[in-house]
Amino acid sequence: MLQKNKSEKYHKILNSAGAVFAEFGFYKATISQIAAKAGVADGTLYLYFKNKDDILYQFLTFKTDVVFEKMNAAVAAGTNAESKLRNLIRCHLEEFQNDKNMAIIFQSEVRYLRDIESQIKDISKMYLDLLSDIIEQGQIEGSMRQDLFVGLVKRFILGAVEGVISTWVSAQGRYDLVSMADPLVDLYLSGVKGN
Amino acid sequence: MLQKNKSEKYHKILNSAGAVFAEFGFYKATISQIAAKAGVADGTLYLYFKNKDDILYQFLTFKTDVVFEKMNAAVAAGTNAESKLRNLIRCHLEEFQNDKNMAIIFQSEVRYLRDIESQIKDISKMYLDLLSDIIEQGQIEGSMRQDLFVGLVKRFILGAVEGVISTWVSAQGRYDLVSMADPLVDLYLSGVKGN
DNA sequence: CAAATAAATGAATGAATATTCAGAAGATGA
DNA sequence: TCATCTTCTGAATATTCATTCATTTATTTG
Repeated sequence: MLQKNKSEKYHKILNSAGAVFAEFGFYKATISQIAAKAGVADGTLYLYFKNKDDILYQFLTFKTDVVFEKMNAAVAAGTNAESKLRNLIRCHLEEFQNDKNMAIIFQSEVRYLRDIESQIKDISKMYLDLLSDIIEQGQIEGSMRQDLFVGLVKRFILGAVEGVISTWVSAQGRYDLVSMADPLVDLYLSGVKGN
Repeated sequence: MLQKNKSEKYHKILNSAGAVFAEFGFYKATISQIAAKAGVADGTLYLYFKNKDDILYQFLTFKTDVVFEKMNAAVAAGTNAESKLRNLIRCHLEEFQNDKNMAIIFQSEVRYLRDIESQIKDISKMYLDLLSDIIEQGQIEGSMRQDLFVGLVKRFILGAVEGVISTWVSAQGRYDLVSMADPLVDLYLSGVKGN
């Protein structure tokens, strides 16, 4: 029987799945690997999850919820557009640095999941909406240019963070990701042009 | 017998594979689908390719070579750092707009490239090297800030282009991607800050 | 401490599909 | 026209796993 309350075992399995998906990728990961890592029998997974797809789906949903709550709080804590942006980027890098499996899965599997992608609360969508608000506020404040095409700017910002995270993942997380936050925001704000 | 010369049939199969991989993703795509689209029998694919992995590998290698040659030419045609950057970004967007299957595959099969085909000529690596050169030249010229951390800036630039392409792919390529080139370069150079 | 209920097990099942290969079809050339 | 070589075919094979379910183990309850 499918459990509704999120027991300890449920989270144990989710966590193990995260590790296995991150290491092998969704398609190469097997139920047996996940079960073994969680210390349960293969069949047990089906007491907690509908099927293999559902494990990934729930992993993503769970992580998305947690991360998003933090991001929202980080943005809310900022006073002006610039500090909101700075807080958002730092929070983003912190969360991904602290959960490398999640970082890998978001970075390399999510794009792939066209079928799942549509059902899932799209982290990109929510993130982009946060960015829109910040940019619009910046334009009202006068701290950001009036002639910005918001639809482009928000993709520009998210793309760049993802690129930085992606590099960090490729480098096996050997350096401090969060220290990239301020230089990155600086690039968003001022660009690369000399004066 | 595995053919060495790249016959017409070889390219027919590669092309069909591109379409099928783009539509279904590598793992869900089947040999039968590719063979059907190419108008040959399943077994025929194995006369031209070692296995399914090899089809993807060769698709990527082939596309990488073609695109990269054009990118190099585009950069070489620029006179200063800014025009080189502008040419590179425009070329990038043009090539991806003109080959949507390639765009989708490059964008969503990244995971597979990184793990399994690490021997592949990595388009990212080559691209990042191009960017490094441009930025360093800009610093010498004085058209780009001296205090830039090149390792970050190049990821920043590539990430942002990829993000913009990714959005375009999600939107089923309904708008003109190339028209994003100049506004994008403008963001790289000047950032979003108001004056 | 039974009896009843719930949770967990893991071997067996079945479906999917990548790959092979014996033979058919086509091309070449004398 | 026959012989030889090349190319192609697609049904048969083999493997890999996700999923199921009859059985066992653990927990609750009266």
